[in-house]
Amino acid sequence: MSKIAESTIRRLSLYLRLLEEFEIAGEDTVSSEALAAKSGATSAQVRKDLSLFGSFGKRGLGYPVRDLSARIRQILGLQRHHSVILVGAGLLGTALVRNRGFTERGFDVVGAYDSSPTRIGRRVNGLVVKSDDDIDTDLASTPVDIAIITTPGEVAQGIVDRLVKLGVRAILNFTATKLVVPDSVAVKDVNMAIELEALSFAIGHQT
Amino acid sequence: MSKIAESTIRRLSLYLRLLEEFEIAGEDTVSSEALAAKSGATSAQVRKDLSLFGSFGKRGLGYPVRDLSARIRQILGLQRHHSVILVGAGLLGTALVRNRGFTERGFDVVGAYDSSPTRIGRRVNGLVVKSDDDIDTDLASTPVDIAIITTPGEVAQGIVDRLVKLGVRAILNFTATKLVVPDSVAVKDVNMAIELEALSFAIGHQT
DNA sequence: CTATGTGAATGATTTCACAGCT
DNA sequence: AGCTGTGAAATCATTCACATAG
Repeated sequence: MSKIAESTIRRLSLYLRLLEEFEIAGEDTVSSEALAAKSGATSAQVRKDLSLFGSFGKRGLGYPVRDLSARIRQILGLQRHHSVILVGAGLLGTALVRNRGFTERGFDVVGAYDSSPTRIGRRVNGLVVKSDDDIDTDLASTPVDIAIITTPGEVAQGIVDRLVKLGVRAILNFTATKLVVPDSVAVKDVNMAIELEALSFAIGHQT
Repeated sequence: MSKIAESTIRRLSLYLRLLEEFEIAGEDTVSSEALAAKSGATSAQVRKDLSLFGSFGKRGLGYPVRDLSARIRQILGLQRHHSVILVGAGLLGTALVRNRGFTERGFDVVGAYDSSPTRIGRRVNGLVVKSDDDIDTDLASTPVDIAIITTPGEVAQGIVDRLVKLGVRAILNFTATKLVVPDSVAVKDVNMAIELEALSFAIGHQT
């Protein structure tokens, strides 16, 4: 189980959501063809993605919905919960963290931090926003897995350096800054500007 | 200028932001090496990306910062402004649209819509939130380029079908639903759940 | 007969390495 | 001498097509 492509992982996450829908719809088994149709992939792609981790299907029948989603959850590491902190409790950050589904999917938001006195002390989703300065002592006593960064870009790298020292293992970066971290820390960027500019390019090249 | 990879476009968008920083820093020229360092790409990658659109550099010197950013802006179609509407004026949608930078980069938010009476009539960033029902008449008289969808997933496809009929050319989809649109419409998905689950996988596979 | 699992083939993207300007 | 521009090579990802299992 050596080298798994990022794109495969992202599709697994998608399949998982579709499997949950199939399960709710009362389906017991599902074919690669059916998963493909709903996910935008091809059936060969679905089968290859899944076969990288074992063979879960029954030939002539398809994949058992329940078992397969359990297995994907396991592959993605979703049986265990993950602790998450929010750094930057502005509009975007609080909107993100307020989302239902979040906790439902095993991502537990255990802290929210901001540097602005006007935001410190506010309640977000049952949490009191604390000062950035509290991060060090808080995480020193209770390490967290994931940090969501929605600060201004200029301060992001400084904060991330501290988080890395404090043992944070993954970062979801909503700033436009490219973060520098050691290989042992995973980073995913979500960048509105890039998405919009990619759409702009697409518009200019449409028939 | 036939087949340009999506990944190339996303990097161009990144380079553009870096070039703007170099310009502010007063640099006249920049090497592919310098762009590579700040963008996380390799210098060969930077040169290949740029060479797909022409040759802008001077051998032995590098790329002229001003000219190159102008050219990238042109490639991405950013000389023209794009009109944008927001559909779904909840916390996330309003947070997104409130962002500075947005208008700065030529994406003009010209309308915000929601189905909930509690949100209709509110002001967001100088715009009054209107009813979803107004979309048809509004866009029939004034077409828009891009729609940002932050509605609940269940209603997204229905709205998108209407938007497509009304001539919307690109969609930025924040719901977890996979949207079905004709080839003539571009869609980019931004999906928190996928990002978090990809991070979860990465955490499980770290040294 | 149906749908999986998978090598082999194809296609796409990235990296190499160097000739050619300035 | 320094750095671009680019074919050629290497790597990575997707699709094909079919043998195999239920």
